[in-house]
Amino acid sequence: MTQVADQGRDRISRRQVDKFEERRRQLAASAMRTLAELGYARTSLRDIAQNSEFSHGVLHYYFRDKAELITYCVRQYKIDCVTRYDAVITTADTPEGLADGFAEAMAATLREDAPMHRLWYDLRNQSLFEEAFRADARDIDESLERMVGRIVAQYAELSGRPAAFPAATAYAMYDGLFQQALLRHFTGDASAAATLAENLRATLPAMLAPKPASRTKRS
Amino acid sequence: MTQVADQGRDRISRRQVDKFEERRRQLAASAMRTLAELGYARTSLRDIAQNSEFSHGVLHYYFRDKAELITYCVRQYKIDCVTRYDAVITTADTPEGLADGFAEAMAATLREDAPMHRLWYDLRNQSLFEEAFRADARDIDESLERMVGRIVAQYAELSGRPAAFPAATAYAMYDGLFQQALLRHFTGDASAAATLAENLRATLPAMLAPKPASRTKRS
DNA sequence: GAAGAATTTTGACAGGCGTCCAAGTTTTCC
DNA sequence: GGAAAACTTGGACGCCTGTCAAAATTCTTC
Repeated sequence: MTQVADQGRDRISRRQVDKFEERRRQLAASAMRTLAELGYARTSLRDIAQNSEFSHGVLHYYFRDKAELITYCVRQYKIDCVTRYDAVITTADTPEGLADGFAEAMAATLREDAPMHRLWYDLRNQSLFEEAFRADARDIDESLERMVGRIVAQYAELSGRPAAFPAATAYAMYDGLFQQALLRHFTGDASAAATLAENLRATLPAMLAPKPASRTKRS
Repeated sequence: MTQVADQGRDRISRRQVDKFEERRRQLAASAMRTLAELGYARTSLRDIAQNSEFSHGVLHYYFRDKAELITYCVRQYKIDCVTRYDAVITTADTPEGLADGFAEAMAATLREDAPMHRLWYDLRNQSLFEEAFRADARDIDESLERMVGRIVAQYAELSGRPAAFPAATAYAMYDGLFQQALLRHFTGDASAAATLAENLRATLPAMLAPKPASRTKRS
């Protein structure tokens, strides 16, 4: 019997569950490597299996079908992604320090994880055509939005000025900046990451409400 | 003999050439309808032919292969796209009027051409995996960037303040706003277009250099 | 209206796809 | 150590893909 169909049954030892889940993660990791390299449209289950140490049949033992595998991959990606920037926020104690940390963290992940990011955008776009991916993509987008929201809020706090836009707006704009940088990165522009960092530093001040008129009321 | 291979030969009457080009456009239009509906990954040449009034074999009479057909489609898309916003610029004579016109034009095309836009993002993303599409995608991106640049420049002119960021930066941010709105639109958010317009109006002032200190030097 | 060119249809091809399954191999448990 | 469960393999299935070419049709031109 395939274990996929037995997920809800009574007696599975903890070791079994752990091993099952571990193998799912392992296969999902192979899938992500392959997807990041070939893109959604060109990646077959056989490609994925060939990039793992298993044969192609095993994929249907751990995942009901291709959609479930890819959905699982997207969820894994999220877990990695969200926790990546939080260190930056707590460390910085000046607006400029925060801007630098944010800008450098983004530039670094562009340089190091570019194939992964193009996969994310590929899958998010697939969600526009395939209902099945929509909820997960939205979920990841929302957690990225919260992350940007925390950055901007902290930047506002350190600057002593309120944020000018909601988190969703700020996230959309920074996502756009990142995506353009990714496009340039893949066209061979070696300075794409540096330009991205520069853009982030330059635009953060514009995320805050304009400075009050120079004649201050009090204090 | 296929005419595709004969493009460069000596004696083709103008009518022949026109008819040949016209049929290419016609087939490309069918292809775009189909691609906008199914997405790149799920669209086959037979799907495209079925959405036209021809059989699937004819596609290879007018296009060398699938890549050439899709490249042709992308180029057609560009022609439609770029000339769409220029009316807005010349009409407006106040910053607010320009912002309104820009915001409403973007919101309108989101409402009316949403499937086309998701196709554009799909193909631009494919260009991250398939070298063949990269140049065309970059080309379109650049002309969109120039369009946004003209909008911001005119907005700056009408406001009497200089633009704060290069056109590429502004375009990236507005592209991000549009893409997020598109995502929301397809998740069934009926207010996506209105929110987009609101965001555009709210963020345009942030594209200009901060107001000078209240004590002006002269004039 | 017939000859010839241009266009379109139709069917075939080789190969890849997701999925499934029967047969093996390994692990677990008493 | 042997029975049962879990896991893995590799092949088979039906379907779909892009491409191609020969036949059928339509259009041009004299």
